[in-house]
Amino acid sequence: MAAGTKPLRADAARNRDKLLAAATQVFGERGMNAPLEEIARRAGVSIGTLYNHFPTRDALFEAIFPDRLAALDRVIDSALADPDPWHGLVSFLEGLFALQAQDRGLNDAVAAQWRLTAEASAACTRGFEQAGQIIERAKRSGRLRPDFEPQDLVTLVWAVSQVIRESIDTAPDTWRRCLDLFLDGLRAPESSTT
Amino acid sequence: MAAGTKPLRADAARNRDKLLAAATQVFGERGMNAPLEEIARRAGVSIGTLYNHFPTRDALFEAIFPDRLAALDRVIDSALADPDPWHGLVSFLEGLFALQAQDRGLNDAVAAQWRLTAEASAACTRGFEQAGQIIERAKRSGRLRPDFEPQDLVTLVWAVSQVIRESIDTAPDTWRRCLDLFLDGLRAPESSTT
DNA sequence: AGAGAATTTGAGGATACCCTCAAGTTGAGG
DNA sequence: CCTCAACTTGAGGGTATCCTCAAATTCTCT
Repeated sequence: MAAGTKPLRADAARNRDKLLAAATQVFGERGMNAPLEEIARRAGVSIGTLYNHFPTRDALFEAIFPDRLAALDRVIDSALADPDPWHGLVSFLEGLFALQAQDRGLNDAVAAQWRLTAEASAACTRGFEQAGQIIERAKRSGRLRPDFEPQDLVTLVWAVSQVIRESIDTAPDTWRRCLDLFLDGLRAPESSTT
Repeated sequence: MAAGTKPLRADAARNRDKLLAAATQVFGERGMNAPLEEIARRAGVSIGTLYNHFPTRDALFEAIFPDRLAALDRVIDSALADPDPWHGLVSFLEGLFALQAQDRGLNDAVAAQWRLTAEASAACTRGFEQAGQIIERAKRSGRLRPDFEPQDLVTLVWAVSQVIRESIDTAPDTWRRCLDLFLDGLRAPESSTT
């Protein structure tokens, strides 16, 4: 992509790919704090090689982040394309949480602190802005309570992420129930237009 | 309390108390995974002494648990005594979460997995049953949605505990907002009596 | 006070994970 | 095929925490 990207040697490129695949797996299974040695082991390379390619845990995590963001983008686009703004919001939330439920690493990242650098962070900001549009649209339609703020979305994400963490192994649908309860609290009280 | 409790030597009893006080502090500040050596240090005893009195982290945690439960009992009693069942439920939830917000250890315990042994666990069960009464009462009053189950309370606790964890240092009122949104989803839809 | 049991102590071994770097291996161009 | 820069390797030092145990201390009782 950028200008300064030197072409990797063939074996190095192969190892990098194996590392990305392993990281996707391991972060997905064990969350953001999974031991890096496990990732190296599963990629079939030494820990040193992992550090060659990705000097920090965050660098590795960010390298696999774009994929997740792409999935999220699809969710956002489809939500914005929904003719029914309320339904758009609902499907956005369901899509977002379904992604988190599939991926502990993403769930952790999103739950704990999107402390990501530059690029990834910018992408997050963009996603957050688009989410703001979804919210705004639903508010204008009169179906979302007017006092719902984007910050409430962050809170909701925190909340549901923990529900996912605790229940995903034993009762994987719990987060849907939680979201339903929340959504019932998000509907606008009475009338439809001002 | 029990029959087999040997009387402790004076210094041992003093140390035990200091350890309990330190544990309360440290678990409260740093959560359930706070280093035990920090507790020993703050109690002014050696790590060995800590292990003499409490062979495991859980033993120590459970030793300070009754106090929290007592506080919770007060919250529950006051909720059950409230003439307005809905208001009772609300004050129960607010009281519970306020306790969690004051104490990271309690918040962790309640959030993650109440993996406590025997006694403490039984007390939890009792508390949970009383919570069931609060729920039942609110349902019968027609103000709480009839499909709300005690399991939903667990989910709610998970959810809010994470909100507390993430926001307590920067925006300590966030959990109240979260609870408000939830509560709006918990009200019964329309009519009041069947 | 003196004896003996109860209690404390803290150095140190064990574990888990982090990260580095000197030495060895390998791919790519000549 | 040969060379050398690129890449890989994994032992090992660092940190943080856990937990143990033999020796030292302190309480209690007579």
